[in-house]
Amino acid sequence: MSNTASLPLLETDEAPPCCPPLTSAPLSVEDSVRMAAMFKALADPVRLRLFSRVASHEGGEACVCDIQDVGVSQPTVSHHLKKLREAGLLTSERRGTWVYYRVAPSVLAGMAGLLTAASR
Amino acid sequence: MSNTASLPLLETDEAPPCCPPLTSAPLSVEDSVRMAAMFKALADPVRLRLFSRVASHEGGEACVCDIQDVGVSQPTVSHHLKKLREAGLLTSERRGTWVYYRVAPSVLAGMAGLLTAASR
DNA sequence: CACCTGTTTTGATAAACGTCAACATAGAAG
DNA sequence: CTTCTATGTTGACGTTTATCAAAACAGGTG
Repeated sequence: MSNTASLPLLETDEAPPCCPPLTSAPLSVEDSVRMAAMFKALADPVRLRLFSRVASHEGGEACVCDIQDVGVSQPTVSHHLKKLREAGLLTSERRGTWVYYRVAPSVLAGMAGLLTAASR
Repeated sequence: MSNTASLPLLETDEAPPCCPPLTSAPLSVEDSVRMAAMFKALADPVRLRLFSRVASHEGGEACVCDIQDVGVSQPTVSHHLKKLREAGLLTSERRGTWVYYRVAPSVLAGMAGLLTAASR
């Protein structure tokens, strides 16, 4: 209910098969909004490092306690992880005391695909 | 002079050979700042559509007059094109009355590479 | 030169964002 | 139940951003 109803944020772990290539045709307004939201999730140094920490961690998953030394406070880390989750780039799972994050694979492939198609 | 001196924005048409892969190892602070700046350039729906218009245009280049109907005022279009230029994603060239924009290929390949490496 | 069209810059404003301190919640352990 | 650790949420604050109107700049044409 805190949503402004104009941003199609991904609520849970869902990762839609995104998106059309970049150079082939002008992007539609709808697709541009979805793609921009994904790029925006990676458009912050702290989030990029958090994502990299998770992605490069053993087994493709990491506990928050393993990656929270990125130079900002713990609430800020939690805030950024939430954003990455909402963008569909990470998924989270609580196991006992700790919460583990892992990379949502399909979305990254989609982003890479449209950028690869763009660099001919 | 309005710069806070903490953001290494690319001033002109220069496009540095960017960046290390994402999953292989935790990203350094320096690299995360550079990469975040590039993602940020694509983190806006209007900029994404402008970029797509240029990239998908015949010959890989487009006049501003060809792509300025994206739903915002013309000064705003110019502002976004400037941001894409500063991020090294587009280059501009004046030919007579019109200014033509084209895609800087190397940077996109780099971004695609680190995302592709991340989606194993 | 004056005038017109295309593009960029400037100044202002409202919204979004990153950050932290404080508080809240979840689960384990005593 | 109480306490401790791990994580998420709330509220506030300063900064950045997207946007427009207006002015400035560039180049062509009369």
